[in-house]
Amino acid sequence: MSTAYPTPTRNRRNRRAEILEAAARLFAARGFHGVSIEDIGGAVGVSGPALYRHFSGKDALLSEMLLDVSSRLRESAVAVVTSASPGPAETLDALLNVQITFALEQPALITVHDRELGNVPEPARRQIRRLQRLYVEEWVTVLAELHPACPAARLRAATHAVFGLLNSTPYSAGELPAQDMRPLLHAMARAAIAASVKDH
Amino acid sequence: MSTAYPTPTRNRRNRRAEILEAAARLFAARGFHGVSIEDIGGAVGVSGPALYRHFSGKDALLSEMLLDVSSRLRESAVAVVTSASPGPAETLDALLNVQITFALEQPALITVHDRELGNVPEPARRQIRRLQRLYVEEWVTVLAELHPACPAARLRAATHAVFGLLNSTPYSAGELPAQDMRPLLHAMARAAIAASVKDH
DNA sequence: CACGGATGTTAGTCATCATTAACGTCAGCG
DNA sequence: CGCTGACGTTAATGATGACTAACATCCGTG
Repeated sequence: MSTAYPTPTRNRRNRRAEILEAAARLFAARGFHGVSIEDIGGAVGVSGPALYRHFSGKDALLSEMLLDVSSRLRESAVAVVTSASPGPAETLDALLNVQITFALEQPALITVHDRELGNVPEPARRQIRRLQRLYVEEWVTVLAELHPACPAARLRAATHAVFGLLNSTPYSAGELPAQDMRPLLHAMARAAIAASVKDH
Repeated sequence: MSTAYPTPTRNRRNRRAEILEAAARLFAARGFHGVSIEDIGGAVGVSGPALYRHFSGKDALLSEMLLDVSSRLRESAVAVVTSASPGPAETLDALLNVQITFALEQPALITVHDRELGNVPEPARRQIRRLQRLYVEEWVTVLAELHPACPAARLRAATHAVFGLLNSTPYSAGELPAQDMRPLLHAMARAAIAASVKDH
């Protein structure tokens, strides 16, 4: 058995992730500019400028955070869409589950993701926008398969509205246990989508 | 006919409102702490500390903004609910119209309203929370009338989700003309609500 | 066991920013 | 006409905050 260190290299490798998590929580609560480097450091038990050992700056921290979220969402969606499934309706259900799981399990990340894009500096911003767009397009493609007569603009608007519905979770946290929340959100989103393509 | 001033007392009285509007736009785009007093002043053509002639400080500006929004929403809801109407279903439609109109016509205010409460200092914050709670309760009351068997917690969660759906408008701005957006949002919200109380 | 790299620490440094001070302008009114 | 109050303006002032510098620690490794 290995040495009984307080927490050997484990802690070291986790430090970056730990910082990202704490920062996400803080950014979600107070906004990017409302949180100081000191606050973030303090939240993980180190103090202030220690962050610069892990990130090149506050901006880079935010960029990496959003880039990571949007990639993960995008990848999950691609995985769902490319995996064999009975039909588009089931694919849509799977997409819904991806987004719902994310929203319920990472409320802070989701919140930051759709609020702070404006504070990401330019090289990364374009990339994040691209990933977000691709994610939306996965949804629109599936919806178009289900409702070929519906104009794409309408499907896009409906998709955004559904994201709004699902991402509202952070606000109603505590209202309802997560295990009731999940099917509730699923049902509401499903119905909203069905209504959005009525008469098309 | 009155004197042809550049804009006499008119401008004076509008200055406050003008500042509030500009600030709302800026806060929505960059977040409370991402906007400086100078920015706000600049946006209305005066520069910097001129704001202190109209507001006691940046915090007070935000407080008044959110207080105003939440009162207006609350008042509109009360007006809708107390006015004679054929039945709860029509009342719900009217509530939906209130929220949709607000979201489509004042996207910046709506955005700030559900993001920046955390930056409001304590005396006002409680008041705003109270108004928001009362607003939600108007919805829950109407929904409970429509679906007496559904637990209030579920109705509350559904209400928040619907707000999320309707308030997503600012993000999908431009996707669809407002005149298409309105019925789309209405239909989606209606359907989502119906689904939320299924089996209750 | 000395060395180097990874990680932290504390004490600057330099901007930015909210807020205040001191000082015009000007309209209306006695 | 000269006062007063509403509104603005441009310099402080004082904090706060991002980022850098200079200086430990400590682990793994040659």
